[in-house]
Amino acid sequence: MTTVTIRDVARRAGVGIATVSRVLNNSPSVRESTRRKVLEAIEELNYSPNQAARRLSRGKTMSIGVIVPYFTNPSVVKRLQGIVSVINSSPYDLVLFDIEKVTRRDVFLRNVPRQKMVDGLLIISLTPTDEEAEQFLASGIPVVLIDAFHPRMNRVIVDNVAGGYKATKYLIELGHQKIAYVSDFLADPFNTPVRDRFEGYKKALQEAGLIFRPEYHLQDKHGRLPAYKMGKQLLRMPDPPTAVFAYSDTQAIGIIEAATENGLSVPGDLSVIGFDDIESAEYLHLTTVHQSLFESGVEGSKLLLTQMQNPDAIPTNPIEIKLPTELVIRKTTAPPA
Amino acid sequence: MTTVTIRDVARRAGVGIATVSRVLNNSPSVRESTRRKVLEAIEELNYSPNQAARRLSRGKTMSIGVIVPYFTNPSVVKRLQGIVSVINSSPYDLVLFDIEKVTRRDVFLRNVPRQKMVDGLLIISLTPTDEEAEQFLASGIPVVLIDAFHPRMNRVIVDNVAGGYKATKYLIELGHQKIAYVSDFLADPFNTPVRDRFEGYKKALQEAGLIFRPEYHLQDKHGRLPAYKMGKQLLRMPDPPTAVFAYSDTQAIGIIEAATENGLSVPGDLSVIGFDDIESAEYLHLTTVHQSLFESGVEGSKLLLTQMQNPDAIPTNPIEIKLPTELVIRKTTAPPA
DNA sequence: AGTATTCATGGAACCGTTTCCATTTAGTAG
DNA sequence: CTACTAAATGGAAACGGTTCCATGAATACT
Repeated sequence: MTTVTIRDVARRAGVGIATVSRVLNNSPSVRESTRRKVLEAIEELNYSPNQAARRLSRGKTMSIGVIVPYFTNPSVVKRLQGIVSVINSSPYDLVLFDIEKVTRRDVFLRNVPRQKMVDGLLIISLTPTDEEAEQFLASGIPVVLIDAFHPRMNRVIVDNVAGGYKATKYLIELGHQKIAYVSDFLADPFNTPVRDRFEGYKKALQEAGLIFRPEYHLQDKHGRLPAYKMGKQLLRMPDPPTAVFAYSDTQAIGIIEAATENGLSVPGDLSVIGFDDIESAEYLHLTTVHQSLFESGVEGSKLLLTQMQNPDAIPTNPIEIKLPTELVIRKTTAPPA
Repeated sequence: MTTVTIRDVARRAGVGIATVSRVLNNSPSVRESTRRKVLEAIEELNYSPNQAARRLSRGKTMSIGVIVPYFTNPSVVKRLQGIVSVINSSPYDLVLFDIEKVTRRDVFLRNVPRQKMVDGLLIISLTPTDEEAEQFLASGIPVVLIDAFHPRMNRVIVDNVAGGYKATKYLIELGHQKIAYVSDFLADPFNTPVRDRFEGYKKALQEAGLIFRPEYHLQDKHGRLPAYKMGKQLLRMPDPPTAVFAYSDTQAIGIIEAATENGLSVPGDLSVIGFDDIESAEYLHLTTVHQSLFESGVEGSKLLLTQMQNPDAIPTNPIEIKLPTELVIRKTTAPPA
């Protein structure tokens, strides 16, 4: 209960505090016999160094922050799992900041680096503004974006344009002409992927000589339920689509539920393709665009760790790791009836 | 880049450092005019207090640790989401410790409390030994177990015996007599729920006058694939079961895959019931025993926070919150053929 | 044996806060 | 206007480590 400090250990071992500190930090310049004495004293007193003090005096926190939007989102979780797998075998602790409300966003993005709470920062699926990026750069703390882009920051990204293109093109090749795109709000300034996949979608349409029908693009906040409602809305249309490209697997699932509930068979009456390839996608035999969620976390963490080891090199050219997407054909897509 | 400290602010504002500190901590005894001066200086210098120093000086870390086994496990993730939702709106940071290997277990359970890295600790699905419990109690740091039990520690638990009983009884009521139990390793000393659900299973059998057939109990490490293999094994038996109670939904999914691959229909030829009611369970129409995963995290966090507010009260009688289970009947169970 | 050189060690300053305690200032009453 | 009390403020000592620098001991070399 009463805290035992480095001084107690020093007294007990009959040495100076500096020596104890050296033992704690595996300094080579401690005679073996004294090292043993110190270790004994540590053992006897059941001593363990106070982290806060260490951090203050070293100027390092030995922890890495992860800023995450909507921790309930399965694709975010998967990325985080990748991060955890890497950080776990490093000496760093992982501090998790979840942003549920947009207001909290500023708080974290501004305060976390300023308060020197972490030695490095990973930001998942949140695109920083130029001003925010400026702040990060100025703070000097290494940052890596995962699934987000800023020209001046290190990042691990996915070619969402290509992914959206692949998905749409595949539907077109199956023979579909009336293809809807169901997504998060396109205008969200911090969600670049929505727009990129949309762009890929439009590109594929155009290449095939199909015109983009604005009424086939529905947007709402993310989630299965909103997607379900959008699905219902699509199916109510006088000239409903025969295929839906959903921004995420979660939304694709909502669409399928809407279709099923309306007595339509998937893929018989409606083809549905998702994006992400989350765990459930496999169970549900969902055709989707696979992206390496777990790997994105792994790569991002590795990149961050190397950046942290070379504090000198503030690279003028930020590093970009681009992960591929891959079409995974399962059982929710088929030629139109 | 150069760190601006409280002294810089004090000098700039023409006040003492103590006053700046008071402003930072919203002390009421600061005249409004000086407060304004200080805030101005803070603004001008773009100052933000150093966390490490605060922590050392206050003796509090303002962070809560969460120790998690196998962060990839969906039920664990769901609990963690509940935790995050509560901690997020508290002033505490969340530090995540993932335990993938048993060896790491000791490291965390011993070091985290000793090093004063956190002000409070949540432990998910890990049953501490008596010795470990002793250490926690001695360390004086508030701890709450979630989905784990120790008589001397605060905890949020699920009535796993009742859950296993409900599941099995339901299968029996459907007319099944040959009911298998597929689970994690029963002997894992830190996984109490496996044994509890097993107990409920046996109790239901016994009550119905059915004898427990040891060959109907298969165990392996957790995961969909191992469960898939166990499913195959069950179906190869000369007298295979007509129903399977799986320790988890993840495992139930593996069983279903094995059955489907063998050309059996679920629930026509084989009934399968899971446990947990994870997200995918709904998509897959899996009959299962619902437990409030998210809520367990919420309740555990709340309990911890109240414990932390009453540091005096080291309750002689630890608090136990018991969450109910509920049978959710979907489409993977039916009377035997 | 004496001096130079290396190695081990201890003391003290420092990291940037909070907070106790003493002091100054303001406010109130006589 | 003075005396007294209450409020505001500043200085300095913690908090518990790390690390620079000086010192003493041990080893090596001539």
